[in-house]
Amino acid sequence: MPTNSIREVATKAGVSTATVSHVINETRFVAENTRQKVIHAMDELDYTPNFAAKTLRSQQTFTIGLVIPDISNHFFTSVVKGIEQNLYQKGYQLLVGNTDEKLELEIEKLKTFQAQQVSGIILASSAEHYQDIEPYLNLNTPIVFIDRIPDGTSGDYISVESEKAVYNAVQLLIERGHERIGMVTGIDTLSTTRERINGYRNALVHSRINVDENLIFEGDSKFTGGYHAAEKLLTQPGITAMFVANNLMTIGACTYFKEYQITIPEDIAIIGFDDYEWAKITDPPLSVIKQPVEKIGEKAAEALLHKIKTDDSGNQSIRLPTELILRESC
Amino acid sequence: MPTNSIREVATKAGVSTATVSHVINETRFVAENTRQKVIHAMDELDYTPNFAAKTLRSQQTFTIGLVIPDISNHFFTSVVKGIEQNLYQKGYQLLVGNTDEKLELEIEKLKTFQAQQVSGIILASSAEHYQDIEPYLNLNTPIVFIDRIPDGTSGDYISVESEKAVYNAVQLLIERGHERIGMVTGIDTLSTTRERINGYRNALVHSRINVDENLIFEGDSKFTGGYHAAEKLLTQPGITAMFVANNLMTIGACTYFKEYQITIPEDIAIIGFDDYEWAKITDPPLSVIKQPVEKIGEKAAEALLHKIKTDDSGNQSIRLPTELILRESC
DNA sequence: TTGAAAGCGCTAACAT
DNA sequence: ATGTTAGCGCTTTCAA
Repeated sequence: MPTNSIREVATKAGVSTATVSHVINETRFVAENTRQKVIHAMDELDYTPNFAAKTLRSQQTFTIGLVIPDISNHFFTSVVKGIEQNLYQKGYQLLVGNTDEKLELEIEKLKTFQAQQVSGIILASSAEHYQDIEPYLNLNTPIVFIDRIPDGTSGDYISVESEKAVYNAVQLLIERGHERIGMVTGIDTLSTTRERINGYRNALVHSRINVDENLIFEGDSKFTGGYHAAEKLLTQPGITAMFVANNLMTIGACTYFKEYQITIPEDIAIIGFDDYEWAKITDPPLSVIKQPVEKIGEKAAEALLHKIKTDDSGNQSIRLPTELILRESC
Repeated sequence: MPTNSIREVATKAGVSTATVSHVINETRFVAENTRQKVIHAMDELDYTPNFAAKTLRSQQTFTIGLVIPDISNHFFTSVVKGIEQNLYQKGYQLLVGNTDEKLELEIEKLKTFQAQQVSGIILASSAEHYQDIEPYLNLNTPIVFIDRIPDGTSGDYISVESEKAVYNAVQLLIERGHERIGMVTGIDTLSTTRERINGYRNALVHSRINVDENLIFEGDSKFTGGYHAAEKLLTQPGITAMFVANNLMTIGACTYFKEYQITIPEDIAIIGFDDYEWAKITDPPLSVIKQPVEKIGEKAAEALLHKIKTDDSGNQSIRLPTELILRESC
């Protein structure tokens, strides 16, 4: 590619570089006639603006950094899809960083992104407290949190009404006659975990059911966590139902039950978190709490872009509603 | 952030900007004494190099562009995970672009990435022929193809032995007594589709079974494609088994069967493509061809980095082996 | 062993 | 309605 510069275009079109720049960016009036000449010249030369030069000059990278714990988790990738779509339309690029749920990696990637002067950051943090990451946050890089909101977070966030969601799910289990209901939570330092446990407790309390701490089991948010939690929980006498707080752990738990021929929902009823296409073809089809995944991404992108453009520090935080989808596992 | 430049550092350290630059990049000898002064000055000023300037001047971004058709498809995200890990370790960033399987979007993103002067590109193309995208490929931007390899591709690629994989799967179906075996393919312009169909045909031919074109159905690589293909295929007399050429379509097909109470494998046996955790808890657990997903990503990253560094145009192409995992759907 | 300075390609203030 | 030009922060050639 004969990497042409704006200068070549200008020469070819018989105008100044300023005019070319203004045609490209629509940043001041250019006579239609001249405009056409410039456009033609750009076409001829197959011109593409040099991004680095543009960035250097304008101090704007038009790049967003996305930091998430697990890029192979369908929940996050669905969110990413929503983000990418929205961002691309508006001329922004997406830089992606995986943290594998490790705070140190999260911090590293946050640093790198900021050194690159990203226009903004979208973060699903593994930090328990906002102070854990605060020192690494450049105050003039806009940031929006998604899914997890570290304790004490002052910025914007896009999340979901998880407490309410779990409350309703457990409530339903109770209505269907269950009293000894197990709970498999995610990593215990995450805000989402706290919220979901609260929903669980409140539902129980509301129905005057005793909260038995032995029924609450901390998984690691992954497949094995769900698997082992299921194993443990089954040793609890009288347990007839369980709520599992994320998608991977739900699969883990179901796998355990399948292996030991424990039938759902007869032996144990289950409600999981996150809905996917495959949830309809499991044995039995899974009842789940569905999050508006792509919407979370879109809203996050919108909120971030808003912050970037208006420099308005007003709070854009949203809690999106979830949906309880009843199939045959409870 | 008091965006300091190399000039401030130089002044503070009492040296020239050249020296500072050389200290940072270790690109020529600097007396230890001087070096310390510079390092100290950088610390004091909390200096971070300006990425855009560096890029503009050196024409190197240390950024890799990844272009994939569907970032919410678990196959691709598992690959991405492998890529990201590998790249970060070596100091590269990852820019992600989704194409939604649309060639025009693919081209657009390819252009944008190149305009940003990415150091290299990893591409899962939707193009049928290499010529479709060739005009948009900057010859001095190293590129490696993954998964799909457009017809006539001259560059490096990392893929799997899909023809052989499908051959073996269909072979197995035949051994188990099936003769009328349906095939649900992906989008017909994709190389992966052609390879998989070839594997299917060859297996049939090898066992002297007539290839009935009515048994080959083109899906769209998505859920609905599998769903409708299942519907159509079932109208074919005597059909007792089917092979489905990707993960989303497998779910679609199974969903159809479940809805119409067609039991697997009694009424129809199934083998799908791609293995996931949830494949064990479907009804029945799915027999599938498993691809080494993260490995594809790692190899792609390695191959690309090799090309970038050595500028060696030698071919790094690899076909990774797959594994046939037998569960209860066939 | 180090410095001076040109210039990467672009934007935008200032001119006209 | 358009042109001139300084300069963004860095790397690197040439010179000392």
